[in-house]
Amino acid sequence: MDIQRKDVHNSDTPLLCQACESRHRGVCGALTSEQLLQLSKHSSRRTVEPETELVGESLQTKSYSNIISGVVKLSKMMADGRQQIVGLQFAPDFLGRPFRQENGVSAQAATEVKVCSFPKAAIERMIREMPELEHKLLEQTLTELDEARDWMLTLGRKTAGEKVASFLLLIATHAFPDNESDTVTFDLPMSRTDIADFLGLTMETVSRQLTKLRKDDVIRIVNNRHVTIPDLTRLSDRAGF
Amino acid sequence: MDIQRKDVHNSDTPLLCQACESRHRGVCGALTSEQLLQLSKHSSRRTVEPETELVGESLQTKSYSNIISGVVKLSKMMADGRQQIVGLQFAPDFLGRPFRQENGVSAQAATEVKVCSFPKAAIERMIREMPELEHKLLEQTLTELDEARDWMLTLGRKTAGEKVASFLLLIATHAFPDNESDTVTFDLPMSRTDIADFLGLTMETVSRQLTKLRKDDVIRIVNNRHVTIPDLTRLSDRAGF
DNA sequence: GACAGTCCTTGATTCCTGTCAATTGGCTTG
DNA sequence: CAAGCCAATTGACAGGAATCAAGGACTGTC
Repeated sequence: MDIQRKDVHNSDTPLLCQACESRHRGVCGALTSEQLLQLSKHSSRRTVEPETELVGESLQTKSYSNIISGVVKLSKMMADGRQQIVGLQFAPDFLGRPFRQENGVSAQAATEVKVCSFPKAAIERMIREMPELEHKLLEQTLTELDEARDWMLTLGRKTAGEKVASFLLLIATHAFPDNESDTVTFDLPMSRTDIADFLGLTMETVSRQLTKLRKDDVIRIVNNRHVTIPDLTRLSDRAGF
Repeated sequence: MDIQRKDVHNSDTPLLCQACESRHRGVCGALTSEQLLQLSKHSSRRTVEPETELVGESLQTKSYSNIISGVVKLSKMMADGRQQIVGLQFAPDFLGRPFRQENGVSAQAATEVKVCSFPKAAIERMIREMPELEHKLLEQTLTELDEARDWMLTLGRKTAGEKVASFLLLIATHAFPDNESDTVTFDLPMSRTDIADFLGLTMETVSRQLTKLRKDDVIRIVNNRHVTIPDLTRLSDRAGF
């Protein structure tokens, strides 16, 4: 199968990658046309349903992925079943823990998710050969670490009300990173139970706090999932900033 | 000033680095003798008192450091004064947030701390020139991310008793990474208030939980700081594993 | 359009942790 | 050794979130 094509602007870039929404923003942005071509020979795109397990907790993975669209939740579970979502990943994030077999977290699709997967060996070889790729990975990892630490403050020191507001703010800013206006509308990418597991609360408490925000007209909710935030500043106040 | 010396085994390694406890384990392990020499010309070692501010929250830092000995706490604070410690760093960790002016966390010495500091520009130039250095940084950052996510589970889903046990376990394993026996003795690197800020609790609750562990003979405490753990397995059970 | 199934909301109550306050204990200083 | 100081412990009480338990809303199926 030859997915290469001659093109005035992208003479050697694989077709698959030319059409890729994450082509420039993600780690692939560090690769040359030639490298993309080589990688694309072993890569495969697929679309998965919500709740699909993308990375197992201890099971060693044989591939890495780039998120093309959708939201992926990273979670940890205790022996007795208590669960904590430790991170959300959006396009064009890189999925997988380089240089280690086990990583102690499992990754599941929160929404419908499109990913582009590469064999583990191919990526690890390219990392060794391409300092630029490793640099991109370091940048993303540092950003994830910053976000994890922000969330630790939320988990450790905020009230239930502030936590729920913080979550809505997180989704609002990540779903529309370049939103200009103060009003935002979006669909929540996950259930009340998932939100609770992300905030270290129970489903009931999340529901009560959402109701409170709705009654105070900080948010509007239709169909449990569709949310409108009329004034981001007011939501931000509720989040403890 | 010439700190270079001829030596049969380390012909060109700077004296300062030859005696460095973190020479091989930390990021410096990625450097050649020549590079160490170049870096050592601009590096300086110093010892600071507990509570010394090493990195300001928003203040841009002009230098990076390696921790030679001691414990550094990374913390975030809310506008109203609520505080959360988001990480502890031990030797030979690298201190500082590359590629960004602000990092949103402040770093303070928890114990007496020895650091080796380098000018920001020198390190950033060497990172660009030395893929090995960047690789070491990525490895450390990935480890810190793993640890941050472990702690998120602790903050979000564990009870006060489990949190305090988890903290003791963390210190016990990091203070003596290669401890063989089941019994450990060490000094707590921080106050009850700091422990509370790390666990998302109050000082009083930490104190009560320590008393409970002491009464159950899971730990022994002398002088508020000196702790003995007779059986790590039993402590581990208390931590929720 | 009735039914089941799932997810979410709401209510009543319990319990853990926070808050406020007093006391103890260890360490330093004179 | 007493005084003073700061950190830690302990106690009494209050409050916020968890738990337990119903009830409601939306979706899809037959």
